[in-house]
Amino acid sequence: MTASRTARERVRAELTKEITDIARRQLATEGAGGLSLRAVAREMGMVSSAIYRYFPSRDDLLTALIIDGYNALGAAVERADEDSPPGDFAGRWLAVCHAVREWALAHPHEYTLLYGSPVPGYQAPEETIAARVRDVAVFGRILAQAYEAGALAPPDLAPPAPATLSADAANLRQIMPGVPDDLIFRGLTAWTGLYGWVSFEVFGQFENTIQDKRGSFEQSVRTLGALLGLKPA
Amino acid sequence: MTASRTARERVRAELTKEITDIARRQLATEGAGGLSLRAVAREMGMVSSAIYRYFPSRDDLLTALIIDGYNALGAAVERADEDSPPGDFAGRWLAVCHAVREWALAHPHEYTLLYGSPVPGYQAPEETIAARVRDVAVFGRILAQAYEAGALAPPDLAPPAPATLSADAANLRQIMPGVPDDLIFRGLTAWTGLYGWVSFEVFGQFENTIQDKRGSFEQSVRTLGALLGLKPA
DNA sequence: AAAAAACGAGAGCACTGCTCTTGACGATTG
DNA sequence: CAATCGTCAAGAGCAGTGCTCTCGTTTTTT
Repeated sequence: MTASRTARERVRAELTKEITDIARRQLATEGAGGLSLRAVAREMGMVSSAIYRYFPSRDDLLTALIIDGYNALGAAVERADEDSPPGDFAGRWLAVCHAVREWALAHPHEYTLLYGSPVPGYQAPEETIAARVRDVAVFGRILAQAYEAGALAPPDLAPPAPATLSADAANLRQIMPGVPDDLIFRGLTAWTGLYGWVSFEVFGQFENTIQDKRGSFEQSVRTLGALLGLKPA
Repeated sequence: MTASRTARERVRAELTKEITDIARRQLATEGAGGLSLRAVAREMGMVSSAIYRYFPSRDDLLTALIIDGYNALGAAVERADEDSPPGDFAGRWLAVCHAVREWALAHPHEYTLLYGSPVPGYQAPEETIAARVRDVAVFGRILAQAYEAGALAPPDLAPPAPATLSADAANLRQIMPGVPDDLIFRGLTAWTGLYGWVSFEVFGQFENTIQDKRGSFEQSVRTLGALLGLKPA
């Protein structure tokens, strides 16, 4: 109904998209700190103050980019999961891990915006929180479905999760319904391990240390999968 | 010999230290991006251009802070390791993990400088690389000593490290001498898992998700320790 | 057709990193 | 001892930033 109301609204939507597109390109070359409203305006042939009609502040532009980023990453992860055989839980975990890594390497600055150090002075608003759960929801779904299918054979490891953590486990169970406490925390460990690796690689921490980054990543992520009891098909 | 040469050199060393101290304080309140040479100068009662006599550019000041940070973190980790019974390898691993987390939480912006997303436009010079190995050397030492002492009982997990990774393993063995390939990559996984967790917590990724952060961290890090075969004493 | 809202342009404020010049001080050498 | 030479703080200035305010113009709404 509001698809094409007034001409003004249409051109406004177009300009808004053009701004975010240019901003995303600038983000890719300069990084988050180098994102300049004036440069965006210059590239659009506008005067800098005009941008503020569309984004009240630089932070609002950042927020738009962050939400887009979460959605892009989430979509990539969802696609990887859907392209895998639903019953091959280990394969789904692996595919999804590679999807995260490859998206991050293809869009390093956007990944940095999502999972890197917070931009100084920027406070993530509520709106970003909704979009952020999209990728982690996929992980939770895989784990929950694998557990429900009885496809998990988690190895015996020394310390099971203590009862003091049951409140947090209950909270995390929203994402992995039906999964017992100990496995929930193994899932959390695997999840942080995955993003810890990807962040290290994107941030250049592995430079001059690891040659076969993809191979090492797969080895690490397979190990984390084994921790969850995911048996390779 | 150069301990107290001319008066000029002494006052120069003092002023240099004062600059880095103020910069570190500013870093703590504003973050890396908000580090302003002019603000430092203002706080010292100097004019901004005078700072450039001591640090040719903002990046050089950053480099000094980074090196100090690596050393501070490295020292904290070393202390935690030395305060543990040498034969209690699981305890040493746990102590060292907590040391990393606590130092990071006490100095979030410094930690961000070391392990966060790279500062845009800043290229870490060679000098920082030497200092960075200090903390990871401690992890390697614990693992190598535990292996040599025969104190490791790593659980059987599905995929051992493939031969294609042996070159990287050989490289990493410099830090963990004598450790077999598969265990080296488990160590790498545990290491990235540890820093992945700490980064998530420092960067606020666990907000509204986990209450008992310390407890969850310990659970995660114990699990990673079990992955290495570290048996609790 | 008149009132209201949205818009682009421009000037301006306070701030940044950094450069260049100027004048003063202190250490080193003739 | 005195002259010189290097080091230093200060200040002005450049190009850039985010952001605000005002001023006509254009478009939408009433």
